[in-house]
Amino acid sequence: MDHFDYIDQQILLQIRKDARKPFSQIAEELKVSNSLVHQRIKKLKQQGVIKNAEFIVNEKQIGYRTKSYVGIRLREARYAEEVVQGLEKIEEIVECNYVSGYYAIFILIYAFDNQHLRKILYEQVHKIDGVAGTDSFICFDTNFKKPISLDAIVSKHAHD
Amino acid sequence: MDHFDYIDQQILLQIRKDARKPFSQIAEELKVSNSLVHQRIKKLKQQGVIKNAEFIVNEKQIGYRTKSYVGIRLREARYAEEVVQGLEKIEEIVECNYVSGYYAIFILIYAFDNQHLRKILYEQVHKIDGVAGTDSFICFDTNFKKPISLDAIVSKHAHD
DNA sequence: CGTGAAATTTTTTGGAT
DNA sequence: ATCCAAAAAATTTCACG
Repeated sequence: MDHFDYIDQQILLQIRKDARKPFSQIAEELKVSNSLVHQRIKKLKQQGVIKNAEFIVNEKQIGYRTKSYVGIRLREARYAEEVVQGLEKIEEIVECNYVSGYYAIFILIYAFDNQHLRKILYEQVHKIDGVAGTDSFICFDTNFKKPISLDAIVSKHAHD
Repeated sequence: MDHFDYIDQQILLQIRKDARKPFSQIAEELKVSNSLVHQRIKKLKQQGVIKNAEFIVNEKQIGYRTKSYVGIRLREARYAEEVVQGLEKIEEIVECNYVSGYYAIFILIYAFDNQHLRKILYEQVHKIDGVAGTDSFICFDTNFKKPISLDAIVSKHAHD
């Protein structure tokens, strides 16, 4: 990524918080033309800095009251790929990562309640061939969730 | 949440994937008027089903190549609140949860690289009063990331 | 690299069915 | 509860500095 200046940063700070904020309004605040905002956003897309825009769904509001991270241990490391394939079919699992440390795979699950979570684990996850066991880290509460800082990437190019 | 019908579901499926997709286009596909789409989205907002729209930032593209989940153990449980306050000040930590199980707190960190991660843990997290220790689950790869299913919430209201 | 203004498209509102 | 159509606003393009 090159040429990430103050304007880019300010635009990005705005649109990652509110993807539907009018470009014209951002332009006004930054005291630049709206075509410039338009061009910069286009550039950020082309560079792959931003992907799509998403409406954020409140999972609790639609009934998913149990959020849980789950660490998965494998019987043998070589089962990893087929286990991931099995996990992908379970719709309550919304994220899946290969990780370092005690677990081979780390997933995020949304379930209606704790019993539903238990059912998903016992009746689906544990039955996938290669899964040795799971440990659940049920989220009692999410204290905060915030976007990553952009400060470290802007100044590096200030002299361009 | 009440009255979540097929139209609501289809709209939600679309806008959570692409928050900037023209409502008029969604309307056309669903063969309803654009004012109806407009009204339904307004309703979904009022109900709290959807929050804001966000442009999704590619963290790798802006230099954050190390993603890691980190479990935090406390010296004593009662330190929880002040530890969270300390964690919130660290800008690389983007999410923080109270969890069940072996750890008290579970966080998500984005760092430039593994050394940067180590530095954040050793020089910042471990120095917060009340933190007994941490275990890192560095993500080698994110296999998938997908939105939660909406099927379970739509049919319940089909007869309204 | 940046702007201003025109052309196009979308959002939003309010009355009608 | 949904639609149509007008009004308001935003996006997008492009010639020019």
